[in-house]
Parts: sequence; structure tokens; C-alpha cells
Amino acid sequence: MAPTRVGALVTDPSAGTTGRLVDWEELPSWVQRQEATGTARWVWPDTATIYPRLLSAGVRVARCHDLRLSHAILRLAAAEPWPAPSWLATAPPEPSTPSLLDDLTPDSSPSLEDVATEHQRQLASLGAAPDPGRLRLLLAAESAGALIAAEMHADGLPWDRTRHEEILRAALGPRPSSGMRPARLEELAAQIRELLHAPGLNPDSQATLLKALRNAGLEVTSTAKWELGGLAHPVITPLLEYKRLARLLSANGWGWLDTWVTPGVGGRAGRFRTDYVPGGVVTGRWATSGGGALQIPKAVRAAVVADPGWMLVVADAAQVEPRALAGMAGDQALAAAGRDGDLYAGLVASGVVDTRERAKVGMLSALYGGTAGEAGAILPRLRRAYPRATGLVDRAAAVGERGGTVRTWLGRTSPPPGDAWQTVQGRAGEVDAVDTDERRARSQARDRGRFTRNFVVQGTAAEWALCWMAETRRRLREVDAGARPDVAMDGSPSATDSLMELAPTPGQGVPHLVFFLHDEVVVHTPAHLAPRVEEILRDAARTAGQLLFGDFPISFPLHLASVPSYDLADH
DNA sequence: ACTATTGGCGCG
DNA sequence: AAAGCGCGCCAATAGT
Repeated sequence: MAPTRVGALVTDPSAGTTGRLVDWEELPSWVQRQEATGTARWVWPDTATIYPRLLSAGVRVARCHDLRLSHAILRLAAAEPWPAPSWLATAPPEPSTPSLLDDLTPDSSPSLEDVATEHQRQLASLGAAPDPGRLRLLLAAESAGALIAAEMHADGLPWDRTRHEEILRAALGPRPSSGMRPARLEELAAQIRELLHAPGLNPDSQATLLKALRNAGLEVTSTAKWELGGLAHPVITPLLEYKRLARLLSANGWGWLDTWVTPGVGGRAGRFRTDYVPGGVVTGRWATSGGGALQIPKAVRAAVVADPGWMLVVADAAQVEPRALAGMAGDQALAAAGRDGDLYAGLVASGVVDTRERAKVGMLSALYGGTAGEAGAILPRLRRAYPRATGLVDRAAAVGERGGTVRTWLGRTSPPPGDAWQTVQGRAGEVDAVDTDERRARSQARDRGRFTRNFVVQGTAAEWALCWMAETRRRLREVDAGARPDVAMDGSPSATDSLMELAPTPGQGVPHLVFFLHDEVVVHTPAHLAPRVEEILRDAARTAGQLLFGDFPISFPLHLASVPSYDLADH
């Protein structure tokens, strides 16, 4: 049963705190009125539920405090967590069409007092935290992310269906009737059957393909491409080609287009809309649901095309994780290696390792906990050169191996290991424990150590990226106001009366974020504003670094490209 | 006929 | 078991 009203507070330094329990129909106009001061912050149960409705009414807000996302962070961080109120969902709402008003909320809807009480609890919890300033920044960034996620869904990623179809046709042949294999795949399948003497083989069937390969004398234990790649046999080339194209077909073929890309309107490209899930990954990274948005392969990025007269500004932050680690650890030497742009080149220049590739492999091993192969040889050199940085991740791993929890720089806490983990560790300590018990426990403890090792780094990098994006959004909104003289800046009635006029929607000359991928963002902008957008992205990256690490001299350089289509950025 | 798991592979 | 972290999604297959 869907509630017909929503409770929200608005805190505003210029107007004090007010709250209302308001009908959904009245919500947009009320919100728009409060926004006019320019200093309002909304406190509401769940941005993912509320904001899409505001967006479809043409209303955007500057900032909010998302009680659901904040609770999730505070619950793990607080010494004395409180249970989530029944009205506060612990999972993001099921995606739904904006026209449907039901199914969006948990069992009961909060009163205004409920909302105010939960807010007070969160503020108190924040105040009691070891570092309230950082945690406050994290909650603000997480909440800003929720606004951005909803806005990117509403605006969509520009997607040219025709260009996508050209890519598919060139790779696979014409679109087959449903259920049939495209021509090119059928050809390759025939070759594979011939070369393996396996008539009737379906290359999509892993089990039968593996048998056929072994019958042909290939000593493989899987059909994974990394294993096949090293083999000398005439079937390898067509087989790898088959796998590459079959993947393209199943992940981003014609069916994908039909499901995920809405048609273009008058000269404009269509749009791809996924559901972004802020905080969807344990480390604080975003997840997505629908369309595989975080795995858009390089092969189809040429179909991401700006509207006529518009550009895509693609910004990719270089080596965010080691930079975040340098900042956290206060490692001056590692920070210095990253000063000139390419941190891995910096490692080579400082004589720590001899090639860029080895620098990268070694650094990733330090961040992920790898020990095998070449990494084993490089790691000791990294430890000697960067004892503070490597010491930090080594300690995080040690905590994890003992079953403890770790925190990111801003204070996101790792989830503790589950019951199964504890059980296995417990069994290894019992008097009748056998070898396999101990081995399993040790192996599982090391797994946990690699998780916590990486958690602090990946999570802090995600925090930097959130701050970067939130700061970018803030500045893009200023461009919006400045670039649109038709919107009065003096708060005159004409400016606030027409909600649709005020709403910065694509097509009205407004640069806006359209894509986010861990350390990369894409802004869709009128072409003449592309240089300004690049400047904003750079400034925002610098600001994000300062928000996290203050005066510590760690830089966050970007690769920037203003391009008509995504493939041309090609970092 | 349905759901859960597996192997594989795309992205960072 | 890709050398190590984090994901989502697909087709085939196993389980019910």
C-alpha cells in the first residue's frame, strides 16, 4: 500500500528548519519554493524514491541528506548503532516507471516526527564519531551522489541506435530472425566443428566444448580465453573469434538495443537509462542495475554520440587508488612520484622499478594482495621505497585476517565477516582440528585480508570520485544559471512561477553529467561550453583532493577529451 | 516450468 | 588458478 504523502525536512541557514508531511502532488511546488533561497538542504527518507518524481515534474534540488544511505554508513561506523526504523528501507527501491506511485516504500510510511527523530539520531551519531568532519563529508558526498544518480537516469546517456546497428552488422552480419545465430557466428561455428571433428557441436556449451577440445588432444581444464590463448592449434583463432562475437551478441546485441535504448526524437540521439545504485558495492562504489552500464565494452562506445551541436566531455582520473593511498598514509615519496601526471612513470623515474609495466603490476599487487609471479619480486622494492603507503595496506590486511573491520579515509567501515567465516576459524582452533581445517581457515583468513587491504584503498578512491563528481555538479549548476539569461537571477516571480522553465533539462543549453564509471565521468554539453566544462572538471578534481587530504601535496590529474562520440576519447 | 549455480567475460 | 580486489549479466546446466 503506497503512502500518499511524504515527510521531508528542509534545513536552511537563511530560513531555519521547517518540515512538512506533503501530498505527492504538492511536493514539487513546495520543494521548488524552498529551493529559491539557494541554501536549502533536504532531509528525506530516500532520494531514490522521492527525487525521480521531482525530476519528472521538472524540479531539481541543490543538496540533500539521504537518511537511508546515511543510516547504512552510520550503522557500521557507530559504536552504538540503532536499528533502522521500519519505514526506512535498507535496500534501494525496486526500479519502477515514474508513472506508478506504488511499490516504492517499505511497509509503513514515516510521520514528519519520525523523519526528524531519525535525523537527530544521525546527527548525534555523527557528533560522537572519532572524526565527525570526515564522516559529515562522506554523508554529504553520498547524498549528492544519490541526486546525481537520479538525474543521470532521468537525462540518460545519448545513444545512437543506427551507429550501434552498424557496429553489429559489421561484426556479426545482418540481424537474424529471433533465436537464430547471426551469419558470421554460424560460419565460425562450422569451422570449429570441422577443425575439432565434432559435428553438431554447440560452441556455447562449455561442457561439450571442453570435451571436444580434449578429444582433439588439447590439454585444457577450462575453455577460458586466457587458457586457450597460449595454445598452438588451428581451432584457437576461430574459437576465440567466436567467443568474442558471441559475447558482443549476448551482452550488447540487437536485443540489448531493443530493451535499453529509447528512440531519438527529431535529430537527437536516443537515450540509454540504467539504474545507478549509489553505495551498491561494499566499498562504497556505485553499482548499476540494468543494461550492464558499468561494462559497456569498448567495441560499442562509438554508439555513444552527442546530440547535434553538443559534445561529450570525457574525464578519466589517472591512478586514483595509489594516489588515495598516498594521501591516506601521508606518504610524501609516493605522492611525489605522482606529481607529474603518470604515477607509474614516476615510480620508474625514481628508480624504484625499471619499467612502467612492472611498476603497475607491483602497485596493483600491493593494493590487491597479490604475491605470485613477478609481483613477488617487485613488492620488496615498493616496501623499501614507500614504507608508509605499503605499511598502511599491510596493516589493513592483518586486521582483516584476524576478523576485524577497517575504515576508509572518510570513515566508511567494512562489514564484519559473517558467521560462516567465524565458524571456520573456530574449528581450526579446536583440539581435534585436522590439517584441512587449518588449511581452510588460513586460506579464508588470507582471503579476508585481501578484502580489507583493498577495501581501504578502493573505498577511499570511491570517496574521492564522489567528491569530484559532487563538486563538478555544483559548478555545472552555476554554468547553467549564467548561461541562461532568460531565467531571472533576482528571484522575481517570473523566475519561480514556471517550474518547467526553471528545470535544467537537456536540450535547453545546459551541460549535465551523463555517465560515471568509478574514476571516469562523461558530461554532455553544448559544444561551445566544452572548454568551460573541462576547466570545471579539473578544478573539481583539485577541490576533491583538498576536501579529503587538505594541504597534503597529492594531485589527481585527469585525462580530458571533448569529443563527438565516446570511442574517440580512448584513454 | 521454475530457480539457483557455474563458467565465462565485460568494466574499473 | 589468470597474480591479486570489486562488480553485473549472459547462456547452459543442475537442482527442485
